[in-house]
Amino acid sequence: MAATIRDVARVAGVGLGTVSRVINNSPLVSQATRQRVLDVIAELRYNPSQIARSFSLGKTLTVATIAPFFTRPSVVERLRGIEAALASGGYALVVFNVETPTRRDSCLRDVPRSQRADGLLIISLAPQPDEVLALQETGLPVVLIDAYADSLPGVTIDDVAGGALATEYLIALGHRRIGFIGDLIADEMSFNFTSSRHRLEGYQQALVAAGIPPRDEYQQHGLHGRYEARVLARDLLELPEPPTAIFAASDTQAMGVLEAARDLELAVPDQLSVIGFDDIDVAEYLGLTTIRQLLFESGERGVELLLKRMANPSAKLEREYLPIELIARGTTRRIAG
Amino acid sequence: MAATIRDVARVAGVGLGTVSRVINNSPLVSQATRQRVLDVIAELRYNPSQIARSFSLGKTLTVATIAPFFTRPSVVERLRGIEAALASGGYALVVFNVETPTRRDSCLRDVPRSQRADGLLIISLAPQPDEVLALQETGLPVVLIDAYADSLPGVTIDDVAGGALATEYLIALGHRRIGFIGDLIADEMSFNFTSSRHRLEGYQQALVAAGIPPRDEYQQHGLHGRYEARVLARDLLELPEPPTAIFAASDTQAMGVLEAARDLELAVPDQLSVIGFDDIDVAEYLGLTTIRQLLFESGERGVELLLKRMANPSAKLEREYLPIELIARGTTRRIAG
DNA sequence: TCTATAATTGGAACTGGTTCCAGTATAGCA
DNA sequence: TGCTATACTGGAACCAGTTCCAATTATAGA
Repeated sequence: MAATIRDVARVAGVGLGTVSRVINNSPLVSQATRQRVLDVIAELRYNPSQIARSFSLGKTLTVATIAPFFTRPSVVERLRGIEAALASGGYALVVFNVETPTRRDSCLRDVPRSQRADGLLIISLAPQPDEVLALQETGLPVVLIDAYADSLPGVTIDDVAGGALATEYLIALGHRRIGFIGDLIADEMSFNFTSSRHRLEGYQQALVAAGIPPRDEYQQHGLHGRYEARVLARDLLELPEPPTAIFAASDTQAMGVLEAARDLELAVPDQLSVIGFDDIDVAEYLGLTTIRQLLFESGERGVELLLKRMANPSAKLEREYLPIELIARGTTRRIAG
Repeated sequence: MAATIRDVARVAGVGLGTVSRVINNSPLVSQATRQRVLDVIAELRYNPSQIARSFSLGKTLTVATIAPFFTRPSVVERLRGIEAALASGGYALVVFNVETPTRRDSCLRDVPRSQRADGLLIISLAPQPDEVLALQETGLPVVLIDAYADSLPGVTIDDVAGGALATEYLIALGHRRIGFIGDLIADEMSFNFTSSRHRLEGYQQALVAAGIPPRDEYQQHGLHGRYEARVLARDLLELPEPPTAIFAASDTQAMGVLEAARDLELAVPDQLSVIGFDDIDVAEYLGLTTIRQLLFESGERGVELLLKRMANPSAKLEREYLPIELIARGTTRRIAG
């Protein structure tokens, strides 16, 4: 079928090694020979087989990424950073999308073992200790993005501090009754998502530090989505003593809160302050106050760490924290004490 | 290093072929032998090398996708459909993101030649005739999604009809001065995007059919983005005789139009009707009237076509048109004749 | 002109699976 | 008991590159 390196060698009247050297731009070929080989390559329309190349080299020039719900805007933006950084390094990106706990487990187990990739990035999913061991056993370099595990390198933010930052801001605006809407606890358990949980921790810490006892009924959890957050927010806002501000663990969920306010004809920010998390693209459009994290950069930095680790697997474990920043926009407002 | 099939064979005291048969669940192995081999596999923590497997089989079990601006909501949704369909077929997905014309050309040229994948999906980029030839020469099965080229199979919608549908709706609501905002013509040329151009055609046809002469100053083009659309819309709305309705070639651009209306304190839909295209996730949130296309399904169907073509490369060329639908929401309104 | 050195070149061995053919063991049957 | 069909099993050959060592040729220097 397709021409192989041997065909090229035969037609050009040179050895196998010479063709290989031409393909790889080795300087150890004379100008004349190189040209002859190149001519034959063009004539036979020869394309080196990536697979054979990978096999021979023991490298795939590919990096795998496991991402939960890769259509979530925050995940997409991280992926974009990953792709950009990989492409500039000549690596291809294989994406595994995870939308069920079963698939989470099978991806975490099988992707590293399949040796399809030279490195692995895991977004937002924290491997359990036994999974970490299994990962390490495969010898595949791994970097976590937006997730943390002992003895694995990673790029994250301090979600607890982020949750506290959002909450402190609301407190500083005079709010005392502050609600929280975060991910479903069952999802947090089965996927081992940690960010919503940590943001909740920060929320609680900030309340306690301000002398405000956290109330259980102010803390709601639901599937990560606009609609679910809308329902939860409606519940919160219909409490006998409703919160005057709501901190949503993501901008997507904050959008649900805004919808709930609209449903109940509550003016934002006059009657309700809303703060989100992530600063995704539409947040600016909506004028949503939020905590900005550097999503694109998290992907880029993750790739840098990974490439470093691939070059030197025994390098010391690096863990990087990206900065977060409060972006005050129009959905939050000071209220009379 | 890692155990190979030969190690397993040696330790288990069986032949190479037997281990291979066990791995591949061939029935031609006795129960006792199978168990012994499985034990040794577990003991040595043996993982078959995907690369070697691919090499030997001549298949990569991978499908490549070339997508422009893969963070655009519409593209993401298509990718999700692709990933879902591929995962259920046991294929992995390699994503190539294209954000410059140079990269468009290099991807279209190099990805098929690299033989990294058993099939290729191309989203929203229409290959030129010479590129089609080059693609066909590689023998790699290709399917286009949201793009059209002679002699390549594909899944698309009828963008001309979509543009007409949107425009006819505005006309039916009594609008006569209807603006259009679409992609930059230079981008259309260099990436060979066609959908915005076709939607413009439909717009013009609908106007002509209704006896309304299209006006050049009502047709604006800019980089695909909210901000750019906002600027263009402001220009349109500040014309001496501004349009009473604007059709944006995508929901993202429609969002920019809404911002422009906000900037100029024009009430939507009372003073300005706005219609978008795609029905992306936020469209519902914004109450945006739009033309819905089945993005997720386009990815799924693209994969189905591709798998069919991979199984039988000489199958007849299939081209599938997905339905479109007008979703009337709150940004459009009838005006007094 | 001869030798030492450098510049090229050829091709065997190797990567780790799959496949297929030939060989062996076992069971069934006359 | 011998013969045959069937069930397993072993391993050479193969996939298409890379690498490295040995061989060859060219060049420089004496």
